[in-house]
Amino acid sequence: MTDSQRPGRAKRPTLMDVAEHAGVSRATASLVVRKSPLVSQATRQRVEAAMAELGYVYNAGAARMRASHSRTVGVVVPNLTNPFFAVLIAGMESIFETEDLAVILANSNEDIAKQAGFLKRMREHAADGVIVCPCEGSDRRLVDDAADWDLPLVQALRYVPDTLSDYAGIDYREGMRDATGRLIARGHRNILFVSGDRRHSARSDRLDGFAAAMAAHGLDAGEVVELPLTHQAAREAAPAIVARNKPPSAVICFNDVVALGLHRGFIDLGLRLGHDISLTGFDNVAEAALVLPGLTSVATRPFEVGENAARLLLRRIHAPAAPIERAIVPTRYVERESTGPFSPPP
Amino acid sequence: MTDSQRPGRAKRPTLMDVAEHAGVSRATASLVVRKSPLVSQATRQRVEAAMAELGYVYNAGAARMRASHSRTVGVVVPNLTNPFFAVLIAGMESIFETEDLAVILANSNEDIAKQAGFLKRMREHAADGVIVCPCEGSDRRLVDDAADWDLPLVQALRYVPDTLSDYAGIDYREGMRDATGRLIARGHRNILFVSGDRRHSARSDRLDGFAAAMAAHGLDAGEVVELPLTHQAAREAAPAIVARNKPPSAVICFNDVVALGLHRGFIDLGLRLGHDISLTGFDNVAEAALVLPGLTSVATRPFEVGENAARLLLRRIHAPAAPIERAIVPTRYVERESTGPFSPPP
DNA sequence: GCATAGGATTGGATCGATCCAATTCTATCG
DNA sequence: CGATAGAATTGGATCGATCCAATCCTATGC
Repeated sequence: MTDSQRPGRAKRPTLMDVAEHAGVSRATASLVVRKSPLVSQATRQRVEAAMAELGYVYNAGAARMRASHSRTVGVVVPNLTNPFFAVLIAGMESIFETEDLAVILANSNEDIAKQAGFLKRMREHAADGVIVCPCEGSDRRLVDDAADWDLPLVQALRYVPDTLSDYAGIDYREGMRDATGRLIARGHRNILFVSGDRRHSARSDRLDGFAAAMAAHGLDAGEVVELPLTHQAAREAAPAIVARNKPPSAVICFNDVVALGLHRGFIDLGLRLGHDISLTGFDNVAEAALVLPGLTSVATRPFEVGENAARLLLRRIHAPAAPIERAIVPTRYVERESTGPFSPPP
Repeated sequence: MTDSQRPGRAKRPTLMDVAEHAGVSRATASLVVRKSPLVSQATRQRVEAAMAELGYVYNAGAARMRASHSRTVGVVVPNLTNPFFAVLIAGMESIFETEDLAVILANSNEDIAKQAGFLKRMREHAADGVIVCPCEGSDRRLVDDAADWDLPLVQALRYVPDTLSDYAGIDYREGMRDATGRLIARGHRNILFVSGDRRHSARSDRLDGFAAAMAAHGLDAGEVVELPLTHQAAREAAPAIVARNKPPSAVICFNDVVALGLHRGFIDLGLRLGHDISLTGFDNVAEAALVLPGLTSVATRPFEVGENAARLLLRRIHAPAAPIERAIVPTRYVERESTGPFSPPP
């Protein structure tokens, strides 16, 4: 037997070993690791010393078996490579970390079967709850199943329409309504909405806001252009947009990825942004301030949404019967040069 | 007792229930869930039918207690809000997902105490292994402890110097050497390196590459400017850089965040990039192609690094005594207008 | 027709914590 | 000084799977 096989590897000490070493019972030692107020100061110190001395490591798996909770939560997002979701997760993590909860992360890749598979896995691991940003095509079963399973669930950033669950999101509708209204106030009448090609609430909410602003001024929301959410696709779509039979005087985008792509695409065509055509993005990513001319955008705060989602989940875990809550973060309009003065035409 | 209390909530069925329902023993049912080849086709089908009928959910916690593995891996990164790490994680996740492994994610925030805390938590949850991108200030204890604990560990993107562990990274040194060499070939002699303010191997490797290229041509690497890694800080640092008593004819940056900030900063000063001053970034983020003039950069492939790290960890878990392996992904130089022709001066 | 190989199946012990009801140990009060 | 409330502690049962050694089948060979 070689050393690398480590046949007689010393086993990890158990709570029983700790208890023996400290001269107390298993049960008392257990109370200490759970930070119960029932043990006396002196005993607590003795047990903690024993744990340190033996190099004791808590066995969460064993605990979970008897206890009703697992100190684990699940997070499912549809696209990890999108920095927006990364920040969202960072926000959640910042809350869960302080609660000593382990975060199990999964990437559904906008695939409903994968999403379902992850929820199954979370159940197998007995997650205390899950935060889900529902992938495209999710239906009520997502929420209904979780309820059947007694699995606390919070939707974040997107929601399945007409479902009852806690929700942490962004006021997309109002953000888009406001931004559109400002374009109208500058005299724009022919405004084009350029959207992503994924169908979910974050898209329809924005579209609603856009349509509401247009309708409020008796304008036609017209048709919507759909593009894959990449800089490249947007940049390449610019010529077709200015070649429309009624070319828009302003373009408002689903997000800054699209807007930055168009930004470059319009410049490639020799257009002066803010003069020949106005452009508004959404999200206010860092690059919006860097490009020239600066890109007007609607600032959202994904980190905060993540924090909210985490807090809602913690609340739900501790009070399963509490009333449904929605935490909606407002947006902030950030004006830059890409939306110039524009003289009202008619 | 209200309904919301659900006092007599039906318990989840156990493997025992499944076995009874299928008319086999616990042990056999266990073999079925583990997809063991030892059970006959007929029995397997009977058991699977029973599981479906009862709505059986595997209890990973109970399994982990007896078994030596937990089907769980840990991932620790220093900064989740950095899109670069998000893509790295997406790469890992894509591999672990196919293996049905749950990924526990943690954000150390470049804080060594937090990093240590997470490793402790991973041990408590009996992770089968961990991938760590060591935070600033990590020392050999990270690797040594993991070895003491028999915890398979892979370092990713950064490494603690002189440690023995599997490693998945990027050839920062060669990427930077190459990019610097190309500036020199264009006639630049006075090249400034602008770095981030975090000390880790990803920084020193790049710096090494830069210094090596300079030395190879008998040039002075000079002093290095250090900045916080934000667009804002870089943009604001531009004036000081051109006001140096020996202003550089070219600037090469730690990454594209710094480079894009300087890009705008130099333009604010009325400099023509690629003529008055050349600028090279690192990472080739999407925006490098969008700004005007385009930013020359060195493309890295974080998704692939993530995949590599995951594969290395899987290998290590299955073969703890296998020889140490390093998977280094090469970089690719992407030239754009920010590094113009430049006429060799002397 | 019997021995036997090997595939399929099984019961009992076990992992390491928590839960719970019962017990012991103070300290205070009349 | 005995009663007693409340704090601190404890042993036994238990959670739901896996491991392991033993047993049960069945088909095959001689």
